[in-house]
Amino acid sequence: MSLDDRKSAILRAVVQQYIETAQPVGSGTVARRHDVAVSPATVRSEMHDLETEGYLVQPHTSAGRVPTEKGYRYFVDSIGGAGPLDPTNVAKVSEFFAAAHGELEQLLGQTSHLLSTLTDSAAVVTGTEAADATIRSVQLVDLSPTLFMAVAVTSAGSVMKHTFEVEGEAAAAELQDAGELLSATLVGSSLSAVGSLAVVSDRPGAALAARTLEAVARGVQAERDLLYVDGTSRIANVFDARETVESVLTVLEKQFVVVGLLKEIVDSGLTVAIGSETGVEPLAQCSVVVAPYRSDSGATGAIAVLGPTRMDYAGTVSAVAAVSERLSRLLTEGQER
Amino acid sequence: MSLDDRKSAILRAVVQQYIETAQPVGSGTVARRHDVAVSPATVRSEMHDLETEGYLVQPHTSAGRVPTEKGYRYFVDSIGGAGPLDPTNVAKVSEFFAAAHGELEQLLGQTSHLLSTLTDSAAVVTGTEAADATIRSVQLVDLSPTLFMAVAVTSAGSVMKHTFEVEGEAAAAELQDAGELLSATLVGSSLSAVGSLAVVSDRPGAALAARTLEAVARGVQAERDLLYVDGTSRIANVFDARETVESVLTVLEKQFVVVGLLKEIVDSGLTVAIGSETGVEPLAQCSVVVAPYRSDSGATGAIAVLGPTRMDYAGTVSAVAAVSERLSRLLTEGQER
DNA sequence: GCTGGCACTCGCGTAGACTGAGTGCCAGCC
DNA sequence: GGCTGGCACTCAGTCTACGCGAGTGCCAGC
Repeated sequence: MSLDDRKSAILRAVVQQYIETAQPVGSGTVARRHDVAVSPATVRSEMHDLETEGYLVQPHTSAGRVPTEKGYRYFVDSIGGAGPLDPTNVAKVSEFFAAAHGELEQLLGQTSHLLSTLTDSAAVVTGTEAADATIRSVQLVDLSPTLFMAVAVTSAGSVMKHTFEVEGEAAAAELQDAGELLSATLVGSSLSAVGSLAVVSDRPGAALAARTLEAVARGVQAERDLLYVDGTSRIANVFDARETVESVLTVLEKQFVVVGLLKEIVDSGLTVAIGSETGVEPLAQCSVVVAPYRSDSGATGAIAVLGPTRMDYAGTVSAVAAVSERLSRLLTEGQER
Repeated sequence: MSLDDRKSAILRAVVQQYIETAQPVGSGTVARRHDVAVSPATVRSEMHDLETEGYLVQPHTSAGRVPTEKGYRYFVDSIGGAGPLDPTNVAKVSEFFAAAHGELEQLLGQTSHLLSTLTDSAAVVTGTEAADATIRSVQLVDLSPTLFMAVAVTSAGSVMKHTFEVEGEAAAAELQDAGELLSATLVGSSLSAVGSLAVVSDRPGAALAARTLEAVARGVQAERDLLYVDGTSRIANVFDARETVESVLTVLEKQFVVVGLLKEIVDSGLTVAIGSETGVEPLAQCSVVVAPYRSDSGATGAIAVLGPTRMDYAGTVSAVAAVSERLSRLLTEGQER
């Protein structure tokens, strides 16, 4: 079900116009645009067809038309990939990445802020899921005689910690013993393999080491769900129904929902999820533009922008693509992380 | 400038009523309330006085009255300290703290969620500022030949990390050397003292150790600004002007502003900051209810609720007080953190 | 000093009229 | 056959007028 050139042009004009003005678009407005050189009456007839085919709807008789999800989908597909980024934004991105330094966590947080600024929408960045990263160091620290903390550092530069308690006190020797066993067992192994490792030894610290191993494995899980959100305030201006604002903000507060959502979109190979395509009901009036990023150690994450279905798709897709590309580059070749 | 009993009762009735209904309160409504047994005309005259004294304002002639900040202030002061918590909430709090376990970071995040649920407002919890905590362990990990990460664990159970680069490669011996120097220098010292410590040695790892020390000191700074925010979506329902919603959300995104704000309120000994008392201009229509919490290592932080000036002060103050008390208890006697 | 009465104010909700953007359809033109 | 101009029709949004009612300030009298 492909559209002929004129229908396609008209549909794109309607979507474009609606994105700009947020008002239902009438045949007159479309005809006036130079990219369609026919009379309003003709446009009208075409729009009528587009409506029956499900690309447009009329909010009420005697009003212009508004795109449906199908209409947006067509529009987005017709854009193709990411176009060139607007020069102002190119500058902002370059400046940002030139100045980037510091911890990974801060970098990701700042990246979401950047994205939010570029697109004037809410932006989210997921933490790295470093399945291929290896453990560089494990340490066991006693916080109190019965309370221990396991701290592991990965090659990707992230730190995982987990606190746990043991029955009865542990001797200093036992602690050191356990530390050595752990280092021997874990250092060099990849994160994805941690779950299947075991401490095999009959030295006194073995039990403690086993407990720590378990704790580290659990820490690996927790690490995956990190999420950096920024620009939520912009949501307030985008929708006029306050309940929409509320429900969207509520979704953004449920981090695991967002993480799952992004993963699903990325996995399905999409870049843009429109309205119900997100699979999250309260986001029916939102679209999400996603791109994965990748770091050196094989760690991957996603960056995304969340806006109204009538967002500036071209600009947002470009921004997201540019940022993800630069971020990946920084994390791969990166002298800094 | 204290108010006589009747004026006080009337003022409190007006504030109470306004908090409940969000509508300007008229003399009739106040007179009908059983706690004031005089005629509307008398109430009117008293309200007139209260207006000239700055406790109330009329949005327009022929409308009821609305409290000013001064009016809210009087009301809040008249409540006195935290009253008993509503039984449903008592149950929620107990349940929460009975089930609490896991990492400090998660606990604080969940606490902000709890507070938000209890009060139906946005809630924030600051990370612990553990000035008196001591360093239990420092470790230096090489991520690449020139990239190092310093990881320090404090007695409060928090982990600080900082990544930094050095010129030229460091030998394994140097690394180990530096690690030992660091442990010797730092372990046992309090966080507040880290800034003034120095590595004194001529061993080969001394330079590296010095760099690490600097990195740790910087990490201490970063730790202070952790903030857990929850319930921002509820802001959307509270104000009808979308720009108010936006500006409040914007403030909540600027974590350092919020952290500073809370610290200032706590330091000035207040529990409730009303409107401009917050010192943050976009929060002119908000009030903040704060309470400090304290953990056993002397680490302190604050929990707070942010709502409209016409929030339920009694309930919120009780909730904040109860949660801060339970949280402190958990962190002090706590078997878990 | 409190109260009931009274004249006055004014925001808000409702009803009706008007406007104008936009539509669908159709007859005619190229 | 497809495009166009013309035309009658629709209907959301805006404006105005108007009455209602909640609320006020003031005052005379109990």
